[in-house]
Amino acid sequence: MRHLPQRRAMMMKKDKSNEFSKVMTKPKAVSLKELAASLKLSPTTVSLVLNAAPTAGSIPVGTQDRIFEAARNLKYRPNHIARSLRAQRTHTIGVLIPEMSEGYSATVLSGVEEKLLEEGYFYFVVSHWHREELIEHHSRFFVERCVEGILAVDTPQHHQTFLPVVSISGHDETKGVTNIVLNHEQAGLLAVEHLVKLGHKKIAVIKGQSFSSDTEARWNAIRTAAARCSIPIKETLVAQLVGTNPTPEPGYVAAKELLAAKADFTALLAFNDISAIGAIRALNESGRRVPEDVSVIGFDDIYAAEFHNPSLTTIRQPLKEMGCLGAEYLLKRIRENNDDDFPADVTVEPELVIRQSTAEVKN
Amino acid sequence: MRHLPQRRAMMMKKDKSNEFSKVMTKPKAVSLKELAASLKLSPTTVSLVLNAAPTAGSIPVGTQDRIFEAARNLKYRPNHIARSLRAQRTHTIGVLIPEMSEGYSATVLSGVEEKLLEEGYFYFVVSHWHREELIEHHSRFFVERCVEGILAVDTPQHHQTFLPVVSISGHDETKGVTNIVLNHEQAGLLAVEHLVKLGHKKIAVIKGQSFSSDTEARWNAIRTAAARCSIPIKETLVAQLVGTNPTPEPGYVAAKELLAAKADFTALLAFNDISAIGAIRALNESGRRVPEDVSVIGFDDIYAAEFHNPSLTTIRQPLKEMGCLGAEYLLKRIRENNDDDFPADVTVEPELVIRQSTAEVKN
DNA sequence: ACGAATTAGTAAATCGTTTCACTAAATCGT
DNA sequence: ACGATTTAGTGAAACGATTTACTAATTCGT
Repeated sequence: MRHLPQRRAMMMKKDKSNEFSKVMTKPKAVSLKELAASLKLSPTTVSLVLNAAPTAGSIPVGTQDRIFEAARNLKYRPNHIARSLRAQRTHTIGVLIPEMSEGYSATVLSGVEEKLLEEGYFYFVVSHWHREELIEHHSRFFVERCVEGILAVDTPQHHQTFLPVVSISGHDETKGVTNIVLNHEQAGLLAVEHLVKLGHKKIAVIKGQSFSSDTEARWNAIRTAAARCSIPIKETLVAQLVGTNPTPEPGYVAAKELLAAKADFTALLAFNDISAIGAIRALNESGRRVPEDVSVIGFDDIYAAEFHNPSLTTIRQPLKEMGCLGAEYLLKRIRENNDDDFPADVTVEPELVIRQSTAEVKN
Repeated sequence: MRHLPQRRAMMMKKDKSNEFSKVMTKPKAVSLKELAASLKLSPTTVSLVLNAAPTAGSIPVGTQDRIFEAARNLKYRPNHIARSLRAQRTHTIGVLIPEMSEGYSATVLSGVEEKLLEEGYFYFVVSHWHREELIEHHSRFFVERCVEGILAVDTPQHHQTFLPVVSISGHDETKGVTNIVLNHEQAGLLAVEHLVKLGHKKIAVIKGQSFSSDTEARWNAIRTAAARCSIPIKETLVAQLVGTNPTPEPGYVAAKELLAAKADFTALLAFNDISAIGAIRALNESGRRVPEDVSVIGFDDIYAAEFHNPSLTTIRQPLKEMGCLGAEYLLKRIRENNDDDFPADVTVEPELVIRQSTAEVKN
């Protein structure tokens, strides 16, 4: 047995070259056909067993075990593309958002993701930057890629497809679309009543960008609430966010405008937390302290709100929950496949979160 | 002809029911076969023409026009699933992130999205919440769904697949993986030098969470830079972020620890902007003003940094660019399909952004 | 011991597209 | 006018899984 060491060396060499070729030749995933061939069974049988089809009851346990073991050994994973084609189901949905770069979309998405993964769905996200043609373009691509439904986040009137659509903060009148919306009346009321209780009478408002789908509803709610509290909002105390910059900058600009107009106010209702932060910056620069001189209230309760300085009093929107709900209703519609009997609106409730940016009016 | 009206009524009824059934039966996308049938041509011809295959040169222009027109009229869109199966290319990549809910991932993703859409790619995102088993699980699903590559954002050692992988801020030694990394030495140097120039000698540091892949590199860079400036960092002036909470809260806690230990420092280097914001909150609560009593410097330059109060001096990471680069290199590897000749590291440069949270040391 | 039922599978069609290998008819060159 | 080329297409086989409709062999009931 003098050549035993040599044989070992040869085996080692062989092993090594195997490893090498494994790295080089891309070990291509093994297909059902190959798996079946290695078992000397038909693809049918293997498929039936692996999918625990009712028919598989007639396959003896021994064979089943062999199949499972081989599948494990060869690391067989069914090709989802092929399966999708055959079953005409992709387990994929498309999500449209205005842009990726801020707290709002990201928080909604985290809810969407949670629910979808739970149910074995994946999703594509695309941003449309508020450009109508991109919304259309992306919707077409979604159809091409056979998504089973579309979730539109803060995305106004999109063209109708034959796919189920659920809209989050969409305010979409298109029929066939389920809307997940905040109870805006209540939100406006919470905000205005909070300020009024603190003694504020001169309240300024920063409206949202004209393209933002929540803008109108929030503004109406605020006006209604103010009227109900007998503190009508003066025209001169209203500014509006302009531009698509997803930073606090538009809020900063809007507050500057308010200040430049020598407007006299003790409280400011900003469209959202981002713009509230910008507005606070502008107020500070003009020598006004928050909340001592001006109370500021935001909307949304993004992560930054709590840790801003001063921390933001805000009307909390359950953004993550809205994402969850959106995904949930979309999946429900996909599953039930009924295009008639579903809610047109699902309303979620806002919550007043009192922090440091609001205080009692002076004197 | 007494029954003519009746016939009209019948026709109308028929039309209506057609419309109705159009609504009801989901007007299912038209397939290539149907399109071809409507033109009395074979699917082959139609496919060749629509894809502008070289062979299509022999098809007369008139026929080509007919095909294009019919495709437009019937709103034909090729089924991407079928195409993927046939071509063995999905034009899809998988992106792994720690979580969706904060500025870091979202900003990187916006860069990724931009580059990918440009090239006709879509992507799946999934969060792993720093859980090893989820990383593995999701990678497997990516393979199942035939993504052409994986982009791992701030995601440490993942199991090897036969897919191309590019890692952003991954610090991954796995060979075969391209890393997009910040020049950490330079980043550390910029931060420490900035503080030293302002006269600071007693510098505290908040290290990142142990699971975060940048933690070690950043910490080493800071120590090296401090040593080079002859301002070694004292053990007692080092705290570490704990927990997976993606808010400023861990930074708040870490700063509280530093304060509780009666540590004496005039400057604080926080792991990132988020934790800097939390730390500032803690400092303020203990009666220390930023920057008058303590200078604070963050890392990243997320959107919130500029508009925080005080605005944050920070070491800017070009996050969006890193996302772009990651996508770019991944696509390059997918296209060139060579598993050997690609860079192991692509380095991007940090930038010192001086704002209001740092100032000269007092007296 | 005979037909019925069960067991252990398999063959082939299908999902929608692409593509290789053809063909029949028309046109061209000489 | 004859073969060669061009024109205008078509047929069928993939891609990888699922599923319907089979079959051959065995076992069961009586």
